Formats: sequence, C-alpha cells, structure tokens
Amino acid sequence: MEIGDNRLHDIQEMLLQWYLENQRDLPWRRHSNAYYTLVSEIMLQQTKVATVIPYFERFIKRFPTVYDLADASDDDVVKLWEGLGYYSRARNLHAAIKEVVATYDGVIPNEKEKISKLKGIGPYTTGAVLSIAYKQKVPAVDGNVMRVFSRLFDMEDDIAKPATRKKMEAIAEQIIPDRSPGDFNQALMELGATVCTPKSPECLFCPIRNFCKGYQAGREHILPIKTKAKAPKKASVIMFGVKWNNKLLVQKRPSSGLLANMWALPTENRMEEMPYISQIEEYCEMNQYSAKISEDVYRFEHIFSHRHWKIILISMELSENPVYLPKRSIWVDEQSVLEFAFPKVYQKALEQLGYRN
DNA sequence: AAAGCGGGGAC
DNA sequence: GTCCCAGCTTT
Repeated sequence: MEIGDNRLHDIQEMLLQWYLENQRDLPWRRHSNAYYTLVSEIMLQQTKVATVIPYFERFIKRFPTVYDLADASDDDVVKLWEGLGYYSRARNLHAAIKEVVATYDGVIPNEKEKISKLKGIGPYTTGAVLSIAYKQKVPAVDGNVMRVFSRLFDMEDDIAKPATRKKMEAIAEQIIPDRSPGDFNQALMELGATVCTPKSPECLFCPIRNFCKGYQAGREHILPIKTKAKAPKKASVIMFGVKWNNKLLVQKRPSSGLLANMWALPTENRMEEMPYISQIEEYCEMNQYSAKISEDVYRFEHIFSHRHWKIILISMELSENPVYLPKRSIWVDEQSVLEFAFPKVYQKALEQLGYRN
C-alpha cells in the first residue's frame, strides 16, 4: 500500500481535526487514566459504546483504582459484568490488574512486551492503551479501522481472515502520525462507528471522502469484503428449578466452554430419543429426588454467538431433604438468589420462576 | 487458520 | 430474520 506523502499528511490532519470537533463525550474520555482506558477497552471488545457506558460507570464507582479491583473477590467482579457477555473478559481483567499490583507496583506497564503479556490483552488492546493512555505511536486495529481502511484503499481482502488484520496493522503503521497517535487511532474508530458505518455509510459527512478510493469507485456499499459467520448450532436443553425448604438449587457451570464458571440452574442436554417427561423422571431418579413436578413447563429460546438453545424449564418442589448435593451446587435462600451473577439465559429462566428485581 | 465465546441493537 | 460490534484464547 503506497500513500503519497502529501495525501498522507492531509488524511492525518483532516481526521485529527474532525475528531477534535466531533468526538463523543464518553465517561472514559473525561480523565486521562490508564486504568480507565484499560477497563473501557476490555468492555468495548465486541460490544457497542451505548451498552458499555452504564457498565463502565458502575464498575469504576465500585472499583475506583487498580487496588480496589485487585482486592475484590472474583464473584464481585463478575457480578458487575453480569449481562455484558464474554465473561472471561471480567476474569482476565481481574487477573491482569492483580498482576499489575503484584508485579508493577500498581502501574499499568507502558511497554508493549509487558502489557501484552497480561491476561486478556491482545494486539488491539495493547495498541489502544499504549497510544491513548501513554501517547505512544502504536496502531490499534479493530473492526472499525479495518472497515475504514478497506473502503479508503478499496481493498479486496477478507476482513474475517486473521491474516488481513496483520496487513491492516502494517498499513496503520504507515499512517499513524507522530503527533497525537492516540487521538488519531480514536479518530479512525470514531469515524467507523459514526460515519463509515457497516451499512449506509454517510460519505457526505466524511472528512476524508476526497481521499477514499472505495467512495470514488462507488464501491463503499459492498466494502469491506467479509465472509459470513456460520449459523449457530442448535441444541435442546432442560433447565431445572429445584426448590426445597425455601431454597433454590444453583449450580456453577463447568470451568471451560460456554458460560464457563457462571452460576446457573442445573442444565441437562436433551435426550432427543425419549420424551422430555421421561428424561425428567430419570434425572430425579439419578439424584434421588422425591419431588412434585410442576404441571406446566416454560419453553423459550436463547441465541448465543455459536449456539441456539431450545429450552424447557421445569420446576419442582422436593418433599424431603435430598441425600446429597449435585456437583458444584449450593442451596441458596430464595431472597438471596439474585445476589449471584447469572448470564442472561438464566436470568430469563429465573424471572419465569418468580425471581425478579 | 479456524473455532469458541454473549449479548444487544440496527435494519 | 441478518449483520456485527473499540477481540482474545484455545485448538
């Protein structure tokens, strides 16, 4: 990718000026604080600004400094992440900040080799923190930047391919200015989020449309090239609302895979070959439950990025103290259930069972 | 290089 | 319904 010196300088200046005048007022932009930058960047991974704002506000209010976060329990951290998704981000951020306190005297490192070794911090977040918080000339290539570049240079590379991100970083290296590299990176992302949008880009409001090869070719609508994601795989599950003595049985999910380590209702994969009633009876037998099973079941669906669950929720009231506790399970007082952090799919189920805020 | 990992909003 | 978002880790 060759960019003439004159055009390069103009693109830099136009973008920086546009960003100065048009940047959104966001909570993490109100102070220069590497901790705020890191928290916001982790939350913003695959997540829109509007969704993140209330989570960021609550998180910083509860954990104002790296020391507050390092001292917190994992349960408290995940509770503040409840509903935001990709929960390993919360656990990784917690681990990273603990490492910062333990190893770097509470200062988020400003060297690429060090910060990129922290849990959950990949190439994008490394570049974002180094450029925004520490004003270093390091690229930060996210989905927005790839879309902007794809159109600006009329590129045919598939942005879904890992190799394309490397190529985009090489381009960013050439474009990023010595002056205000952090603002420049944010300008590219802000442009992608507000003007150079995936659908119906508003090229007439774009500060660099005069340099845009895609726009000049009339190809802005079909760029960027991106292979489609596969449809989520379908699965059927049964969730069990098990009550006894005014307590509800909640279970920690397995430590890997979907919703790893999150609190949940006991969930079993549906045995398609038998009626679900039979599977429920078998489940009770296996756990030695003598239970009165509610007549009505609640059916609903939930779509994750790679899975599509059809869910049958059944409720049962045990008539005697169960002999043993299922693996990774605890009894929770009914009024305390919502103090635990549940992913959305289980929040829906719990709401149906009468647990709601 | 590809798969797995949440949830939401825009259309 | 489809697309995709201020991505990272594991396989």
